[in-house]
Amino acid sequence: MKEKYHFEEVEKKWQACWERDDLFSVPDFSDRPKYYCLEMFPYPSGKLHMGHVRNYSIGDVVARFKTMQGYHVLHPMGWDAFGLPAENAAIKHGIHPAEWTFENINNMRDQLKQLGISYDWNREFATCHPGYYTWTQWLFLQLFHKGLAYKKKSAVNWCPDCATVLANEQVIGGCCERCTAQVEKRELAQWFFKITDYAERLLKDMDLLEGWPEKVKIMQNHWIGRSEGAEIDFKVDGFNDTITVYTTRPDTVFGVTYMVLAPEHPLVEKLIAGTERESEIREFVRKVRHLSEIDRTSAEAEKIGLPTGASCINPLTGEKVPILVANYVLLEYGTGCVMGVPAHDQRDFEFARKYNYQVRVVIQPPGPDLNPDTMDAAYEEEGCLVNSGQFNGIPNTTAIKKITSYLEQEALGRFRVTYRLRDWLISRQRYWGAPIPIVYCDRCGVVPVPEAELPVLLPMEVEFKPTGQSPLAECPDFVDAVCPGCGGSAKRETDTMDTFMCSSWYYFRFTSPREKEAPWDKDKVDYWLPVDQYIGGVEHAILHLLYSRFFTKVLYDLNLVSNQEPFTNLLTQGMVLKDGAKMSKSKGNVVSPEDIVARYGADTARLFILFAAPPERDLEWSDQAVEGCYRFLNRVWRLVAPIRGTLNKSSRLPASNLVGINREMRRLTHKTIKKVTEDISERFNFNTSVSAIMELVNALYQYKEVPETDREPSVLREAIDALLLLLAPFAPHITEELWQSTGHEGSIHLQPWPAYDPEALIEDEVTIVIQINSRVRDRLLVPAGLTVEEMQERAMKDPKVLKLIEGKKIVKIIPVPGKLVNIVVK
RNA sequence: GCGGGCGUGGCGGAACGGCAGACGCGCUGGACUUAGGAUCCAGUGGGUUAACACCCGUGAAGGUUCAAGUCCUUUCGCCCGCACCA
Repeated sequence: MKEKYHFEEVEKKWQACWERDDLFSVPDFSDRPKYYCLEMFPYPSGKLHMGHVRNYSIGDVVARFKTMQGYHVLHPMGWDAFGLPAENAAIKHGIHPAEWTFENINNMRDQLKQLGISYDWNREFATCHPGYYTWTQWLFLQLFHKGLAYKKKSAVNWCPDCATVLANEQVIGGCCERCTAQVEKRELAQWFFKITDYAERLLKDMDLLEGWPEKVKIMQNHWIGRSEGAEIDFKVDGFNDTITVYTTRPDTVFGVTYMVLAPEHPLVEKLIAGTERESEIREFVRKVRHLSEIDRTSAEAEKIGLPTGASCINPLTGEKVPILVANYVLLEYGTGCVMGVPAHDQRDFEFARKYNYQVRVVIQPPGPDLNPDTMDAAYEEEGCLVNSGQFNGIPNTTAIKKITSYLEQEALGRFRVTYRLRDWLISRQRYWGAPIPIVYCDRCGVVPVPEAELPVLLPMEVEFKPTGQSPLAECPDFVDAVCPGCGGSAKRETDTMDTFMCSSWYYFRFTSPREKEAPWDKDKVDYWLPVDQYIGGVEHAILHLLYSRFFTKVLYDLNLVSNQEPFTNLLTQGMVLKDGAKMSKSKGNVVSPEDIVARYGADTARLFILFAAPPERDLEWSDQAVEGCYRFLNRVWRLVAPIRGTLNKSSRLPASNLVGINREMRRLTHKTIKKVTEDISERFNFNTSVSAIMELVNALYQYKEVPETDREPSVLREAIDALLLLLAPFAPHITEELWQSTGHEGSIHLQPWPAYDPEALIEDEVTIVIQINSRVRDRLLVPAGLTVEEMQERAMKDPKVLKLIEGKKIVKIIPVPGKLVNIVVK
């Protein structure tokens, strides 16, 4: 071993050694308690970025810590390997998506190994491998057979740049989640998963997710968007039709002065056919439908409404109300129409003032009466009903239920719960994804591919052109199929599945990655799941995490898994920033993990990232602080290396035999063990763990200066051992090297986590603070364990205190055991 | 507009309601050196002071408390998510 810290040698040596010994491979079962630690697997874009390094460093500390604590830890890694970038690379550079993907995987695997992350690489898989996507397709079939996968023609989100459709969850502020192009609406027949069937359970079971950040739960809650209200039927005057409107305010139904349909509402065409407004409205509808989602739904967009000329009958008043068509009404939400109550809804109020519709007050606040002619805003607060027939005088909160019950009784309406969540669109008009295992037969219709015929393999010889159709459609060998039903000729579905489908079940597959007969071995899944700790970026708060929860519930219902939620604890790590902004090529503020590892080594890179901020918070990159971590590791090396041969074999020595500096040193060792253990296990505060370890090192430098005759060798030995063990999850290479060079057998990463001795923590003397009127006036070194009376007594004898309180009246004395005495005087 | 988070030295960040600023970076001084951008030691929130000391300090303003960065109310700024949801 060298006297100088050469991280390149040390890291290479141990990485090779761990790999040779298969140190991190995990048996399927064990008697020890299990712990499944998982970081979100990456898309193989080519290189790791700092966000990855942060994610995987955090996960590695958790995995190594839990292993040392005696858990049987599953810590796997794989590749979310289907996706658009591979296909775009094919179009741009003429390289096959498969080749591009596997090259990237090889690169990134090397990088992960260079970081020394303790993955069980035997469990690695890529979702684009037939061995995996066979089961993605199999799972699609299970959903299909359960009636949870269906094909429907509807207006869907279309990204012109990616030339494919997107799920609602992938549209961010009207733009494509991947390429930020403005999303358009297109009328297409697409496959959906009925996630809405699970809306209530997805919502309710969030109560089970105690280990999730509140923020993520709130976001999912909002995304699901449950609302309670009523459906009310309005007969259309002169037609045989009924408009069913959804409202959360049935208490205001007597105040309806108009009714608005979405432009796409099926009734619109019928109502205007043959009327003088026909062409005008048709033109309006056409225009609105061609607007992008962002123009259509932005709150700033002007609200435009046109009367259809038709009217409907308010079921409670018998009154005729005009029916309009307006751009702000969405077909997808509720029933695709809105009742206009200008007096009690701000949006309706503004709309009515603009178009001169009547404002009718039906809820009166306490105090002066509202005057519909002079009101300048809607009254949306509570009050009592007026102008509402038999319901007059009832508080509106009670009226909501009463009126709905009445409507239900008269068969004019009913209670109804509505969700904002829509079904999950999974079709993608792209090549590089798992083919949807469906064929279309002229005789038999939509036919699922039999399980025995899986996988439906992706053909390798394909033309890549961004046409808006799946490249598979241009591939006759793929398209032409035999119908499994009648044996006649049929056509294959050429769309592939959303890659979020691949990532919705991968955490099950890690338990039995090579299983050939099923997606997983149920015993193994039941043993390992749920994931005890899941770690990843908050950007997946809705997409991936909601889909995964949905999948887990479906699989639970199919009796394929035994857990209802996939992830018990979730840690959402913050972003890595440079100069206050997210690292990005366009800003030119990217720091490459490769460069950092080459310059300082993996241990330094990991240590910095864990030390610079707590994991949930954003982390500001600092080259100088990285340097500081590098210096610290050098400091550890220089502390341990020179004395490695002189360390006493035994670290056993009872605390009671120790006095003075030796006793102090041992106390700090055990205090540090306690602090680091608690900071990691109770709150994942790795930054304060590291700082505690730094303090221990600083103290050891002092201790080393003590003349050898005054030092107790076993205290030094124990402190050095503890230091290395505590630091091992953070900086696995240097600690392994120093561990073995200080005479230990076996890997440090298989050692038990150190325990602190409560006896060693006991202090003989403590400093107590003396306050007068809450201001610190003196500090006293007193024997530990004084009673409050004794503390008080000492405080009152303190000459400084006596001087300061002289001539004043003591109002009160507040002693805090072992800490302070506050004397309140006047 | 709604929801969430964050405001603490020059910087990243610590502080069960009980000594604000641990630890690290940076800076200053010293030691060792031919040299130091290596290493070691010491200092480092602001102000008054020759010094002992004292005063002021956690975005701002109030409040609760013997005691508030921490709890409550109001307010300002920044970041993130959702946004015509009927």
